[in-house]
Amino acid sequence: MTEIDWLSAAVPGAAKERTLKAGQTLFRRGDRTSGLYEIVKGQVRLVRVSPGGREAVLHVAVAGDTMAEASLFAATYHCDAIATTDAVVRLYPKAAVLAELDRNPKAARKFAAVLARQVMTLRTRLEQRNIRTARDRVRHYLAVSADVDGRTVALSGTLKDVASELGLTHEALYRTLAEMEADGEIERRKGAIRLLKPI
Amino acid sequence: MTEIDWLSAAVPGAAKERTLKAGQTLFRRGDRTSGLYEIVKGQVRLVRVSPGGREAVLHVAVAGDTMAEASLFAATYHCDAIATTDAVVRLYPKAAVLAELDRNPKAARKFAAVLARQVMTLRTRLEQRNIRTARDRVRHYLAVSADVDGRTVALSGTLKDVASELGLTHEALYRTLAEMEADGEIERRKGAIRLLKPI
DNA sequence: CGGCGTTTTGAGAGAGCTCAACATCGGTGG
DNA sequence: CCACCGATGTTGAGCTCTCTCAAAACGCCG
Repeated sequence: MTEIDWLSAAVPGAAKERTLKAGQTLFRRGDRTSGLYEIVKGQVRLVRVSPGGREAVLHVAVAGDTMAEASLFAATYHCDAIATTDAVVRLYPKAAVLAELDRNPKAARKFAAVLARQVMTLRTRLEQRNIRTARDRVRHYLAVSADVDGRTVALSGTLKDVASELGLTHEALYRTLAEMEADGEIERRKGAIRLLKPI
Repeated sequence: MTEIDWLSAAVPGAAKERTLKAGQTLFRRGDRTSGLYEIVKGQVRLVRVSPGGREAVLHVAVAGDTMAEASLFAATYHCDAIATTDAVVRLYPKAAVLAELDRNPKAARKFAAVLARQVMTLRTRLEQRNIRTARDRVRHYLAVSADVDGRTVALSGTLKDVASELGLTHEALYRTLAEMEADGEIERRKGAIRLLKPI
C-alpha cells in the first residue's frame, strides 16, 4: 500500500486540489503548516533558501509522490515549496489526517508502516549511491529489484528514468547495459531485463 | 526526539540486549520478525544475498542507529542482518511496540513523526548525492546544516565522518575545504565551520 | 615518549560527464 | 498510408574531476 492509498482511505473527501503555475510558490518557510501534499501532475521542489539567496534543494517531488509529511507534526514549514512546472497538487489537511491517526489505531499503524517502508527504500537507494562504478551500481539495482526468482527485473519507466534514479547519466547507463549484455551477464527485453548469470 | 528516545519511553523495560561477534548473523531473510533493533555498539549491515552469493548492501547501521523498522509490520524479514564488527544490539520486541501503538494514540503519532523526519532527512541526503562536484556538495551540506543564523555549522564527528556522509573520500573533502578557505568562503574552527560569504 | 587515528598534500589514472550526432519508436495529422 | 515530430535510445570522443595510492605532519591519549 502506498502512502496515497492510505491517505485517500483515511481521509476520504477531505483532500483539496490546487493548480500551480511554473515558478509559483506553494508554501514558504515559516508559514503555518496546512498539511501534506500529493503531486497529481507536474513537479514541485522543496528548497531551503540561504540568506545569500542560494537554493539548496531538499527534495524534488514528481507526480505520484507525497511531500512534506513531517509538516504534519510541526507548526510551521521549514522550507519553501516551489512548482518547477505547471502542476496540480492535492492537499490532505493536517487536522483531518491527525484526527484520523488519533481516532483509529489501525490507520495509525498503517501510516507508520508506509513511512517505515519509505525509510527502508530511501536507505537502500542511499546505499546504492555509495557504489562508485556504473556497472556495480547497476548490479546492485538489479539485485535489489529482481523479482522472487531473482532472474527478471521489470523496468518501471524509461531507461532515462532508471538512470536518474541510479544517479547516472542516461548515456552511462546505456553504455553499461550494452557492455553487460555483450558480456552475457544480462539480456534486454521490452520493458524488462533478464539476469543470465545469477549474480 | 529521536526514535530511540521514543522507544525507551514507550516500551520501558521491554528491550533485550544481545551481543554479537564480528561476522555473526542477527537474523536471516525468511525468519519470523522479532522486532526492531537499536545498535548500541559496533556495526551491523543489512544485506540481500542473491542466488549467486553476491551481497547487495541495503543499509549499514552504526551505534545509535535503529534498523528494521519495517519489520514491525511484516511477518518475516526481507534481508539478512550481519554484524561487521563485534557489536551489541538492543531488541524492541514487536508485540510490545505494536501494542503500545494501538493503545496510545499519542505514542503512535510520535512514532509517525519520528519516521516522517527520517524520511525527510534521507530525501535530503539523497538529493545531495545528485550534486556532482565536491565543492557544490559541501556547499549544500553547509547550507542545510547551518544553524538559525545561517553562519555556523557544528561538525558532529570527525571530518572523515562528514566525508563519508557526503559520499566523498576524506582527501577530497580536505582539499575542498582548504580551497574554500583559501577563497575566503569559509573559516574553519575547532569542531565547526563558519560561513563568511552568506551563500 | 610512543603509538594510533586524523588531517594534509602530492601525483597519476580511471571513470563518468559533457557535448555531439544519429537511430529508433510511437503518436499525430494530412 | 505516409510524412512529420518529439522523446527515447545509442554511440563516439575528449575532458574534468574524483578516486587511488603514497607519504608525511599533527594531535591526542596511554
